[in-house]
Amino acid sequence: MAVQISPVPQRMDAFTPRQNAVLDAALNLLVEGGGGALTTARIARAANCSKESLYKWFGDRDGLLAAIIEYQAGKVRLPEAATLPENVEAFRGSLERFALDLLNVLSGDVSLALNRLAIGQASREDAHLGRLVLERGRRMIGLRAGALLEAGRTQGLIAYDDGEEAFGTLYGLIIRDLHVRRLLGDPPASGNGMLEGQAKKAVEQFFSLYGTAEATGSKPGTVRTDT
Amino acid sequence: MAVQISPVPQRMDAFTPRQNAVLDAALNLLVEGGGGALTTARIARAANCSKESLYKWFGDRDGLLAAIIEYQAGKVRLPEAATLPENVEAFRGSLERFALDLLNVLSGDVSLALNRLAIGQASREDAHLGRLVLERGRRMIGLRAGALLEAGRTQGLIAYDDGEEAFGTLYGLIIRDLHVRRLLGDPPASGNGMLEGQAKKAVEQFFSLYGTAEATGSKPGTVRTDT
DNA sequence: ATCGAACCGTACCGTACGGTACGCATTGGA
DNA sequence: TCCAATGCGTACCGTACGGTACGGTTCGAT
Repeated sequence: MAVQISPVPQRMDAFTPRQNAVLDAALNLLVEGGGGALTTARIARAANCSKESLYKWFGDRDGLLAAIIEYQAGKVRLPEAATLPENVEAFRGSLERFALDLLNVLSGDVSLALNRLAIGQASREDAHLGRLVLERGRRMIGLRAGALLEAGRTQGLIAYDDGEEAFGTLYGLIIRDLHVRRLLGDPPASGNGMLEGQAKKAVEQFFSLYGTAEATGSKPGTVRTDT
Repeated sequence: MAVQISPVPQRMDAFTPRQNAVLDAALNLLVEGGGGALTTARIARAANCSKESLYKWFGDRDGLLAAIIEYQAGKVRLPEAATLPENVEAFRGSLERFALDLLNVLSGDVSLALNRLAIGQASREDAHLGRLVLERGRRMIGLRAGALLEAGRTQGLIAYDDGEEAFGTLYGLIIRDLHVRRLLGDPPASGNGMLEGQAKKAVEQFFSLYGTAEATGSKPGTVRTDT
């Protein structure tokens, strides 16, 4: 009965490798065929497991859906701790990278499928899945953006009183109505570097609103109205 | 066989009063119980009609859902034609009213229910309902906002090259992530005048980005960072 | 008064889903 | 070697849905 103690403390609520494989198959199924294709029989067939095992592992269909969301959320890890930007250009680059990452993530098939699933069930069961998506998805974004903005404020490159407020503005400038449009099935804009341009423009507008004189004054007259 | 010709040309694709009543009952059912409650049997029971009539009138379940969306879209009519604003205050007031209306509409139960329904079915059938919601819902908003911004530009109060671009920025500043959050089931902020403050702030930020010197210079130092 | 169309209420059918139960193969420990 | 546990594959059950069919009723036109 000698239980081998892992030197690295692992999360106890994680899933076994087999369960992860099942959740991965379910996620593929969801992305491929939408929420309607996510039936217990199809998941079992796609993952080569039995329905009985599904219910033993995840208890319920809602538990299974929640496990899918948690599984996907557990795959993303927040990047390096935000380092203080050396100058305005570095800070602008970090913000632009954040904006582009956000645009890419929210336009991704997996994110769209999970959000569609949660939204479709939002009016039932106290929006359990919706809260889960909001918690797991928003926390990561908020953490990274909060650290980023805080670093910029520490260096005197931007100024704001309410961090949540500033983040909300940045988010709105970046995403606009792209998320809802994609959720409703609107195809992405054809341009390949479209998202990059949108990210740059959003960051520029954010600097116009929250940038300090030290940040904007160093490069006067650089406000571009088009790409 | 004398076909009576109506003197006033009416829309041929409109519905009869009876059908409108049925669609109204279906809409109430949708808002009340979510997309899952929108079954043909329940609609027939709620509307005191037979399922056979439903299929005769709307052909299919998807046709019924599309009819619900069109029915709701037909109830909203764009307000008065945009008049040229006399001064900056009037224009700011118009923008703030537009922003508040947009926030109220997108936070409304009917809009949320319809968007949830369309998003939930977005991965099936080429996103027919999603396109319908985008067409009917976005056109009205875009028309009103476009006319508003154009009037402001004509008066020299704001400056922009791409109207769609300016509208997208205004939209992002107003809505931020509120729409998706509400779609996912997040309850609205408790404050009663919360939306009003958000609308004012968004318009202020929009003026900071697109306002001309004539507009912003008349009230120097009025950039407030908080409510 | 009579006819026919429209329509309501209900019953019905095939299907598919969530959830459970059973038989059998595999496997790791005593 | 034996045993218990785990898990796969399949079959099964009750339910609910989309869609159709049928009898009875209302109502306007002739």
